[in-house]
Amino acid sequence: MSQTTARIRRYLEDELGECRDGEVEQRLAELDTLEAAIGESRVEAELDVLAALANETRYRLVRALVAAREELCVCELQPLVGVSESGLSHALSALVEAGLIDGRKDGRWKKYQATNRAIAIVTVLEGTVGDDGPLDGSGDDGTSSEGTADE
Amino acid sequence: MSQTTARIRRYLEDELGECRDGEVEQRLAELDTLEAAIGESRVEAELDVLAALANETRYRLVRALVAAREELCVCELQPLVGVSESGLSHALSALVEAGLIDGRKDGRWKKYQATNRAIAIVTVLEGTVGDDGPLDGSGDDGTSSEGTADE
DNA sequence: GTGTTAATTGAATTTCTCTTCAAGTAAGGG
DNA sequence: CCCTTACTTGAAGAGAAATTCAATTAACAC
Repeated sequence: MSQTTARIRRYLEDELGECRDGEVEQRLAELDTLEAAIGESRVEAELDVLAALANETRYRLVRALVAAREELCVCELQPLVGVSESGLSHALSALVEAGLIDGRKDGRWKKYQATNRAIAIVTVLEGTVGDDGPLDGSGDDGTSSEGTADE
Repeated sequence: MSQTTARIRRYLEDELGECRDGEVEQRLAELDTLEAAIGESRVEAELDVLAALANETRYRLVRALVAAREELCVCELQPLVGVSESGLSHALSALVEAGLIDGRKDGRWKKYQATNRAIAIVTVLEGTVGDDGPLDGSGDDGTSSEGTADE
């Protein structure tokens, strides 16, 4: 049994009082359940999505595509981000991989649009961040009213 | 006028047909609106939250605290992650900074709990990812043409 | 066919991030 | 008081990621 578990045991005895040892064991079982409930592969998949979003270039692209509510050409996305043409392509590729946008070729142009997944996540972020979050800066433009999840 | 804009202009002429030049200008204005609607400071704040979540250690902590629906002691969180005591502390600190968890000292123990922000984001991620996501055990990225269009 | 435009891919560098080690603080216990 | 426990902080090395340059593919115009 790990050293960590020993500390938890002390904590539980401290918290629950020394009334009963059975409660400590029960609580330890609860914590095990909690750990198991998380689900390995699911966490990995969610982390892939988060990693794809956690970058200024990529997040701006997703934000724009969600706001646009329609597919946009790569050349239309270019001015929204501060990277090279190649950097833009890399970013779009990562977003497709994460299931946040879809791409479609149309002649010499390529068009991308946000997936429902992207819409849902951006909507929640717009809603929760800035609501009670640390809002520094001058942002007060009410753009957030835009974020309906479906239509 | 940037080179990028020239390409967009060609694209719009191509798409809209050469029916009218006025439409091209109108569309360019729309794209400017889209760009402005994003809001600098808001994007930064949202990126901070995403960056805090986009790490296995931190995301597992948030997941666990959301699932627990109550405050947990640091010692209870330790076995859930695969890092040192110090690494755990760094992770918790970053999550507090991002407004995803709250910390409270109770005697010699310190307890953390998920914020509403964390609950909302995790809930959406659970809902959108894994719905159509590739859930395999060991697979890495599975370049499979992930069914982007969910239902 | 050749040439141009739109976009992607791969490799390399730079930059940033995560984790750990070592030391430090705060709260109890003897 | 000293000592232990619980947790935090700071610095540094290892590792990963983001962007760019150069080369490539794909579609269209001529």
